[in-house]
Amino acid sequence: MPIIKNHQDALLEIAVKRFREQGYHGTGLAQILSESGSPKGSFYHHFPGGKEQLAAAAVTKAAEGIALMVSAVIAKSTTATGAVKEFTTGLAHWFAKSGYRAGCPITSVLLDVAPDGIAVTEACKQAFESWIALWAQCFEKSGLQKQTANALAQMWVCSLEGAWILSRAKQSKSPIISVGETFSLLLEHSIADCVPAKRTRR
Amino acid sequence: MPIIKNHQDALLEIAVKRFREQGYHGTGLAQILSESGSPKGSFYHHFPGGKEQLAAAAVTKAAEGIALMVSAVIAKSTTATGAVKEFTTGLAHWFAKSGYRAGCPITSVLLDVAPDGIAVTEACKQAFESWIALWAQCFEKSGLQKQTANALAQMWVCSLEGAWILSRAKQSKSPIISVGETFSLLLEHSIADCVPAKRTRR
Amino acid sequence: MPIIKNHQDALLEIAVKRFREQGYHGTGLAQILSESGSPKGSFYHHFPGGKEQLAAAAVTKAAEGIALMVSAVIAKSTTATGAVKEFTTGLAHWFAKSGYRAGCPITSVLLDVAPDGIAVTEACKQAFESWIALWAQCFEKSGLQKQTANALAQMWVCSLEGAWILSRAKQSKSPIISVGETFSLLLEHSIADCVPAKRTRR
Amino acid sequence: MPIIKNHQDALLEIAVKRFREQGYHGTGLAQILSESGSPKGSFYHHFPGGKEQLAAAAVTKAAEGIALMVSAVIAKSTTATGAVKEFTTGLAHWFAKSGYRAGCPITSVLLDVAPDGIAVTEACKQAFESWIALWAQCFEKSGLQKQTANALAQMWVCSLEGAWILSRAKQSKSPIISVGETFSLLLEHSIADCVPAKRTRR
DNA sequence: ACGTGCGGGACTACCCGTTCCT
DNA sequence: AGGAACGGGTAGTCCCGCACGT
Repeated sequence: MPIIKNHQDALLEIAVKRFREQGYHGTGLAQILSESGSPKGSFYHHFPGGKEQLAAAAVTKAAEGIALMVSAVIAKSTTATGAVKEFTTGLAHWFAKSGYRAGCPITSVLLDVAPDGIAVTEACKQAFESWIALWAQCFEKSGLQKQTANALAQMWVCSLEGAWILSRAKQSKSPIISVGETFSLLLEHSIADCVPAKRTRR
Repeated sequence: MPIIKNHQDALLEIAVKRFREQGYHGTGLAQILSESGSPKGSFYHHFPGGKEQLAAAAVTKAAEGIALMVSAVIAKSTTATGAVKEFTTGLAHWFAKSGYRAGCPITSVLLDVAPDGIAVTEACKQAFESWIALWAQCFEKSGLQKQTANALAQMWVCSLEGAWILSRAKQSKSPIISVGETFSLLLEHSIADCVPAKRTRR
Repeated sequence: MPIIKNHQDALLEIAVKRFREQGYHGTGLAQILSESGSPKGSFYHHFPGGKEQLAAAAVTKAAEGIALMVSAVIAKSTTATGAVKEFTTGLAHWFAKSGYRAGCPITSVLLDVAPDGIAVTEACKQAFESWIALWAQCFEKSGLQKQTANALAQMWVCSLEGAWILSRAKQSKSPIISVGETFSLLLEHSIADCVPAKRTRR
Repeated sequence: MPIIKNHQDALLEIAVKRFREQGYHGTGLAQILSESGSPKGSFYHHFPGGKEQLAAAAVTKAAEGIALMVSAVIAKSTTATGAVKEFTTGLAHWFAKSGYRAGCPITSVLLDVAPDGIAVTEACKQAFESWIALWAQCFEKSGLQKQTANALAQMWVCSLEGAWILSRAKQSKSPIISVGETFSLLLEHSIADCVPAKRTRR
């Protein structure tokens, strides 16, 4: 029965939700505690490092969730450009459904935690790197060289993050969608440049 | 002597600096007040709308500053790809000098202000749009069609924002630099595809 | 043309209104200023003693207004008991119309001004005494001895003040109305006891 | 050992004392906190509803205290008029001892709390009603009919409240004392009319 | 005399993340 | 694990003064 959750999971879940909507400092422990139904003592039992430890854990958990979504989309799609477009439409839809509130859970925490919060910063770094790796692998399968695939994957993740932010500012899906289309075009060109080269060699 | 500043300007300047480093909620009014040397009465005289009004004004001011930098780089560069690379190296250098602390002043505020802070959100939206317009104009001059130039400019701004964030997470210039190079390559291809001059040469 | 008012009068009028609803400390100068349309400089020009002087003036003005109402009711009524009942019904009606908000303008200020605000306290004292004098005169005309009339008038004003407060607590006219009826009965008995002339005439 | 008090009780005690002297808005939380020796966190732990909840609790506590005094006086006195006079002399003495500062704890709060503070208003209403009930019972025992006793009790409580206020304005016991004497006379007449009338007629 | 812009800073109620003790 | 205690932190409002223009 997955309905019954322990306090730790409940806390994390609410933390992810609220941090991405209101930022780190904008979200009070009291809110997280009350919404998750956990008493204060429980919180400090599971997260002796306090709010910052919770944030780091929330970032990691959220990153894994998104990585899972990326993997699923890649697995389902036959082409890299298909995966790119599929992912953006999914993200845009989901973001719109949240009322254009739920930003990237990594960014929201990263940007307003004190820059000396090394645990959080490290968690964010790893999150981004894992996503880049996934996309790079996908692009490589489409025929790109490893180095090119890596560069494009990094740029793609950057574009996504940026588009997510612009979509929030505009309260509209359009930047995410538009970036998906533009990038998939560029990607197609890159693949075409790279792959048919082998063909001409023949 | 422009050294003497009034309270309003001093307040704004500090607000821009601190918001981009610590976020909106992470920055207390007390800090802004003390660093700018303004008493509270002054602050609420100039910004009767309180912290949120200050944030909106800070966003607008910061956006103008960045727009100026973009314009300068574009004016100085002979090609679009040159401008792109020039801008990223400048940004990366400057960001590193801040200890990888000073994030994008727009994003930092946007992401942790309450989503109903319409004044702030609107200011952020306009900031992004002005930057996109500048780059689109630049790309168009390089021979791209208006529509393509717009799409690429939007994607370019998104990539920059994202790269800025990743650079913060990694505490390193590399994402910004890398995105600049990757994008300038893609841009070059697009221009080559579009400008028949080179094609006719064949 | 009584429509055009100067700042001083406008300030006083608003002050009376707000002090009786929200008390002295509960009403900010800013509210009074903005509602009366007077600039700050004007206020301190006319009331160099600041808020406290305004309060004292407001108490005096309000007291005069109520004294006028008392006089009018007494003049209009043929008997003391009639005046008593007439006044209470009028007061109750008017109080209900204010949403049971507008307490006695004297009491509201008196009770939450610092006890050392002698100007205010003195103004309040004079207000009560003037009302007592009016009612005492009225009762005397009905045949009561001067001393008895004074005692009853004092008690009557006390009862009214108290009833006003209870009416506010209950958000209902009933205490004011009830006190009016009870007191008029007691008053009638006292008059009957005192004027044996009519009894002996029979 | 009842000397040791918890924070909640200490807070309440000071709140009663200060609210009745300075009113609700005139009394700052800081003062209550410092005088009661409670830290801020404790206060908001015990009174999550903030200052208004504290005020409501203070009103209720103070009302009970006064009700106890009324009961004691009534129990000790053999006649209703005796109780009336006894109570006023006691009240006047006690009020004088406070330097004519300590007004009725109910009224002080009621009059300058926002009229929408329903919890406070309700507490005040109940306070007055409990006092009226006590006096009505006392008057009934003296031979008055229930209805008459109720009306007189209500008027008596109103007179007391009003006299308390006038005493504050005059900085003198006289209004309280005078009202006590006047009312006890009226009360005696009413009792005489009601009870012995029947006896003497026989 | 009268009004205004701009401070000035103490004070407001309230919430914060954390620790202590049961 | 749990809840009382803690006190420094939050944004914002208070009433008032001062200097400058009518």
